[in-house]
Amino acid sequence: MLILAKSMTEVRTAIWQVVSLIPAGKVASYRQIAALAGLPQQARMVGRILSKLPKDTAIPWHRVVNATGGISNPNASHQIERLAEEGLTPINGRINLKHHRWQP
DNA sequence: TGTTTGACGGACA
DNA sequence: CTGTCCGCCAAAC
Repeated sequence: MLILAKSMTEVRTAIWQVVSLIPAGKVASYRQIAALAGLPQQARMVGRILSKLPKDTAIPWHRVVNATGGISNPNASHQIERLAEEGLTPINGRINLKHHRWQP
């Protein structure tokens, strides 16, 4: 009998660590982060955790986009600005995942 | 305690 | 392409 239950603190930490691995100039989807953090089918959890990040965090949350390459963050303009600094420019509101997706 | 919501995503019409 | 439906689950209400 496996005990899979993880505290929110552990889940949060796992997600933070995975997001921190995304290199500049690359992006990952919420689903991708969830899977790498050991939380399959729980992309929403990733979004929830990121939404609670402190404003001054060093975690590159801006490199996380939705499955279509679009920006889900309510404050999209800020995120797009950060991405632009890394050479990522959304076309028609979305990043080309075909070319910019982070592949560990 | 029951219901709704949300930085999601895939299947389907 | 748009819109609907369902699974997911902590937090807010």
